[in-house]
Amino acid sequence: MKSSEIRKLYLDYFASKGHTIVPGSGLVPFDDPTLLFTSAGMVQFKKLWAMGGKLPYSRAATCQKCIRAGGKDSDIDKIGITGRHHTFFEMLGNFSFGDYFKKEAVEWAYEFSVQHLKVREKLIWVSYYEKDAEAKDIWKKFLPDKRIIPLPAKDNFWGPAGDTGPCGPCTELYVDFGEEKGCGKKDCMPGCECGRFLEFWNLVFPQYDKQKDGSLADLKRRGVDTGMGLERITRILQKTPSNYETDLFAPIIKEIEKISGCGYEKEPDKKPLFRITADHIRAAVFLIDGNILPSNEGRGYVLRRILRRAGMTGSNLGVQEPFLCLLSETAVNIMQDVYPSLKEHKELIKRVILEEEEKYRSLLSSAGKNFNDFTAGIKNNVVPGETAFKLYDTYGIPKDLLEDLALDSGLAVDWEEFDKLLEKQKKLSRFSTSIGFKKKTLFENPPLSETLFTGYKTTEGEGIVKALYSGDKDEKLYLVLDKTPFYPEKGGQAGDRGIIENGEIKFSVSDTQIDEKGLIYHLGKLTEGKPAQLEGGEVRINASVDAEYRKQVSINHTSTHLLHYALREVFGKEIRQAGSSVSNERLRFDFVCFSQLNSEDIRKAEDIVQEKIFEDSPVAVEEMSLDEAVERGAIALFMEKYGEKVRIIRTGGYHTEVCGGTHMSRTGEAALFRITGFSSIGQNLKRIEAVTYKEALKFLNGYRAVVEDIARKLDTDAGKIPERVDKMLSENERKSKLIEKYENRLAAETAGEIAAGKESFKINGDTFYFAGGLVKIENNEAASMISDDVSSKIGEGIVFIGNEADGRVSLILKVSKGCKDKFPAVKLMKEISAIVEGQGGGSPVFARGSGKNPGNFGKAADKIRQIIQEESDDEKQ
RNA sequence: GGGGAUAUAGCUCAAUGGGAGAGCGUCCGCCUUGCACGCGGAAGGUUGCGGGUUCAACUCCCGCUAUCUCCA
Repeated sequence: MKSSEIRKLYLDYFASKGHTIVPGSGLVPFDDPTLLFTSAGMVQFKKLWAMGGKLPYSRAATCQKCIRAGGKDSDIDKIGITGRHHTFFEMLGNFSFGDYFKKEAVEWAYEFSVQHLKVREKLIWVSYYEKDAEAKDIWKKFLPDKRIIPLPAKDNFWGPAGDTGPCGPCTELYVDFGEEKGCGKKDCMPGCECGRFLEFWNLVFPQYDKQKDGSLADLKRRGVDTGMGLERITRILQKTPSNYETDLFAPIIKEIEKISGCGYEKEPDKKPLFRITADHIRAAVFLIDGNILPSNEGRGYVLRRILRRAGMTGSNLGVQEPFLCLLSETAVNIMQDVYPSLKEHKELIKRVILEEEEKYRSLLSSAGKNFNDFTAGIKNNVVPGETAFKLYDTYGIPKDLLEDLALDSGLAVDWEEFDKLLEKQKKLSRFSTSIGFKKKTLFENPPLSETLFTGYKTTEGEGIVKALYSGDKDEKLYLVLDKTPFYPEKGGQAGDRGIIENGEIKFSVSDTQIDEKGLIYHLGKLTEGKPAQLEGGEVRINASVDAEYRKQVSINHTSTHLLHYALREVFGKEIRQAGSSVSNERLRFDFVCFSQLNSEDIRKAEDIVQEKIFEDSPVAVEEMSLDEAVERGAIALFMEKYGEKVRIIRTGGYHTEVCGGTHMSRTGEAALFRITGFSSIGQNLKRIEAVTYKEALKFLNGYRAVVEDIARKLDTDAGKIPERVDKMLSENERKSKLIEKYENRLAAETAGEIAAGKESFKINGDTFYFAGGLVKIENNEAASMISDDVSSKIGEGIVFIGNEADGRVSLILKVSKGCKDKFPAVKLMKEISAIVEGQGGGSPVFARGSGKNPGNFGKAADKIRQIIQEESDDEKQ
């Protein structure tokens, strides 16, 4: 059976059991900062078990793409070794939210496996949570006791994905590959690490809600959350020795054979390399498709690591050229029918991977130099663990390469010490992640549930006070209502401002935020009344958004869509939004673009946006399912939440985007659009900043004021400024040269005068000269040029120059090589700087200093003469 | 989210708290039939940004930003 058939069979089966088929969410969880990636099918549904009110559906089924790499769900070390773990995989899942429970879930899982997938009944074993007698009883109806195994919490109690959320006991289905595949121990059973039993379906029964403090609260709706790994069930049905021989991986393995010339079956020791590469390329392809680019932090860094690990195994297979980019094509081909956006992004994916491969190459080529720098001077032929760890931790040299480099230099590595240091770092990191965000609770009136947002249609409305918090450090208060017209900061749009008040109190809102539970916080302070007056649970209060502020933000948001449209017109459809930030004053748009930005393109984009504003087309807001939206060509950046209705913003007839933000109703409201800046903010990442409406006018007026100012100062018309400036510049250049010439001449003259006043003295029969003088030059550099000049004129000897400026004197003292031992400049400087009431220092041949008494320069020079006198031949004779 | 590292000429990188440098590249000239080379010369710098210490900061201290890297 093909993997694509399994997907379809599964969804069809659960649809027939009354499930709504929901599209899998994106790899990046929406609105959930506790998770790096979607790591299981239930991630997009997390809220539903805890939520009050009406749900869009009570049972659902999905095919969910998942990533497990980085974070606590990471399986990355097992990849390639086990044949059943993956960084990227698809999870088939059926879910119940306060609807059916264990009985149905177990029955259906059994029925689907045996009757539809035709898994042989005799091969099925199951495990259950040892304290869950209910589960055991249900299974007894289908399976003999000896194939129903109790397991402890560590195996069969499913903790939350992320740090908080639903959790509960579970029961797992296994296939028995036969005793000969196992470890042979008598007590070998599901849960054993040997290869005999393969878990393919996990049925979780969420009934608790793990809180931030670690305690377990009862879930509002207990339910079912199951996950069947598509790769594993495919392997079972296609009867292959591991997941990697199934139709999901085989073409990639084959392509690697073709490129490397190695054999997957023929060279068993290289199998893990094939597997890691095949696994990672799939993950990379989907991450890039999911709008993630290689970067040095967060999700992008996980992608980079995956690509590098894959690249490393590639070179171990003897492939020298970039090859992951080639494999990406194969990976895309396998999956593009199920995930059409892959097809669309094929070229982008290939390009990103190629660039990253090339970047990695340059890192590796510098590894040798770093290694040599750090291991030079090693005596006992062992690289200390500390050094090895430094090279790994700071310079990113992989362990394998470290080992190779050491071997090449005839060194061993102290891996024991290395591992200790690595463990230390891990502990430190774990410790410091456990700090949550801080605010103090002043009061809460439970139940606290998602705040109802009413602000799409109105900017005003009454609400009931639900909770109040205060900031940990600042005076700021966080006010929560049951419903509010205040738009919280999300999707790059800034949070609303305004006033919340009743007769007694007045709360001024400076920002609005939302948390992962959907609570909307009004940030601000009480300008009238006291916090206690809000307590009690029934305080009604009127919330009113600053309408002018909202209007400006909305205009900027719609204009951002217009800019997105314009950029697609200018650079082609392959550009992709990477982020945006919309406030009342400006808008910022980041996007992936492989060509260089030039001002002509920017001007073009600006013109298109302005043209669309002049057209004054209507901006329509509609709600529909995500599928429908995508079908109609809407650009969907985040595959949102629980598949409910999404808002789409249709601007004129030309641009449609899924967006939760607030918008104006006609493009003409923006009036003016001006780009204020563009820049590159990273590899292939560009940023454009712009203003609209009154801000755009301000911007243009600002320019006019500058131009007028310049025209006035140049005493000319605005139109003649360029001509005038050109003339001034060339004139300026001419004068600069002239001044330089005169300065040099002046300096030379001064130097000449000073040198002419040189005094000779003899040391051990050799003649030396002393020359000194006080000058007044603004440019202190010129003073040091004079000293050079004097020094070259007098030859061997001592030069002492003072430069008087701003009531201070700066000193330069040069001593030629021939007498630096007798009169080290630094030593002389110490004495003479004291005379001018200052300090100084330097080297034996050159010293600088300064003092606040220029009048004593003469005395300082005399001091030098005196010292010379004392040491000279004359004195000694 | 936490740790480490880096930021100097177009590029690759030097420079004990005391005068900002080298190699490559660019430009000009010479040599040469021509090219490669060779020789001579020149241009090119807010030492990432902002504070502080100091007579004096590329250098030391603090903060920020960007890049690299390890861990979560």
